[in-house]
Order: sequence, then structure tokens, then C-alpha cells
Amino acid sequence: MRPLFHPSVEDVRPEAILHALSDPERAAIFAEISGAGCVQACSAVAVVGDRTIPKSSLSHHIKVLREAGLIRCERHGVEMRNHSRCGEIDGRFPGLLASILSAYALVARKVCGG
Amino acid sequence: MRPLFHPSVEDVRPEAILHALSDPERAAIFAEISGAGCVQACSAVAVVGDRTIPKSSLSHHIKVLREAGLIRCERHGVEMRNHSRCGEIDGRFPGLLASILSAYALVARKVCGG
DNA sequence: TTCAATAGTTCCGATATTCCGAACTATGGT
DNA sequence: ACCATAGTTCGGAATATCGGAACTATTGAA
Repeated sequence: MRPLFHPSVEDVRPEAILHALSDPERAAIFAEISGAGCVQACSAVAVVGDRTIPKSSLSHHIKVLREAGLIRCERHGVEMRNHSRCGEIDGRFPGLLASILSAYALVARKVCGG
Repeated sequence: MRPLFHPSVEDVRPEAILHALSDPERAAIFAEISGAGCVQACSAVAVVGDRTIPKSSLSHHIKVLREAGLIRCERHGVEMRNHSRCGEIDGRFPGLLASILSAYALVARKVCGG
């Protein structure tokens, strides 16, 4: 299998990032990947909140995140490992990802009453 | 004409903001409204870059920005005045709008070679 | 009050996107 | 070679977006 396409940092576009993260499920997936630094396998993030995401949808979400430049995906044996590109992106668009993830975290906290 | 719906600040959702600003034209419109503090009439923002936006599309963009909580719209006589709600939103999601607008500004600068 | 001009909204068909089950592909173990 | 595991692609239904044409709201003039 040929290596997956990843945009270089300088090709990353703000609209792609915002679009990718404008889906709360995708944002949650990205937050988990970023939090863990490296999340092993798509299946590891297949449950968001109380909903199990169908694997075709999950595959699509991962692809959107990858093509937006937000994550880096590598195959290790039979599974895929997803790494956040948070650091790279932050170098280019300082504070962007942090403020987006904080915004979602704030709302999640409120909704859950935690 | 009954007053337009505007969400209160605490009802503003991150996904709505990101979705609204994930369209570069809409982001440009919002940037202009925010820059001017108050932009008079939709027609004042009807040209983005080198493209003139059809008025039905513009009306739609303004509606999306309004319903996301990003702008406040008031009719003054025959025209609409659009105010940025940047301050309110920043109180709730600190740094979010600033980093998004900066990201777009950075890319625009690069593309235009200015 | 009637008419015209201006500013924006709504309608609706064409196009594009999203969602997800089913079928398919890739890799590792036996 | 075969099976199991992990993920991707296909395809069609549901949904969203775009924009021209028709419509509505407001002001000002006759």
C-alpha cells in the first residue's frame, strides 16, 4: 500500500482546519489523538461520547483530519497509528488549535455538568 | 418585520463558529465587519477579493454568521447594519476568533505576496 | 396614497457533500 | 493457502450549498 498523502505544514489551509474541526465528532477524535500524542488504531477512537461511530464514517473522519494536515497516519502492521500534528500547526498558526480545543472542552464541561 | 433571531452568548456553539468561518468568503466578510466594527449594509461587503458575491448567497452568508452568534444585524431604514459580536464571543471563548482571523490573514498575505 | 427605487429575503432546481452498510483490500499469524 | 483483524472504497439515500428569479420591506417623491 502506497504511503498516504499528508500536506506539508506550509500547504495547510485555515479553511481545511476549521472545516475538519467544525464537526464535533471529528473534533473529539482529534482531541483524543492530540491528548494521547499517538492513538493506536482508528478503533481506539471509535466511541465518541455515547455513540459508536460506524467504521466507514470513522475512516472518512480520519481522512478529513489527515488531509487538513491535522494528523499524521502511519501503518504499523495491521493497524494504523494516528499522531497529532499539533506542534507543526501551532508553529504556523499560533494558538489556533489550542483555542479551538479549549472552546469545545468548555462546552463539553458545561453540557455534562462536570 | 419582526426582529431577527440572535443566539445569546451562552448558547453559542464552537461547531457553529467553526462551520461559519470554514468558508473563506464568510470569514472575509466577518473580518471586514469586525475590522470596521460596524459595516453598513450587506452591499458594503458584497465584493470579496476579486469576486462579487450574488446577493442571495450574501444574504445566506450573513444569516449563517448571525445564527452562529458571530454578528448582530439591525435594520436601519432600508438597510441592514452588521455588527461584530467579537467581544462577547471572546469573553466566552478567549482567543478563538483572533487566532482564526490571524490564520486567514497569514495565508492571504502569503498568497497575495504582499 | 400610489408609484418607483433600494436593500434584502425566500423559493427552488442544479450541484455537491455527508452518512453508513456492504463489499473489498491489506497485513500478520498459523 | 487460509483466516482474522483493521481499514478503505463503493454506492445510494439524505442533506446542504449556490445562485437566478421572484418576492417583501422600507423610504422618498409625486
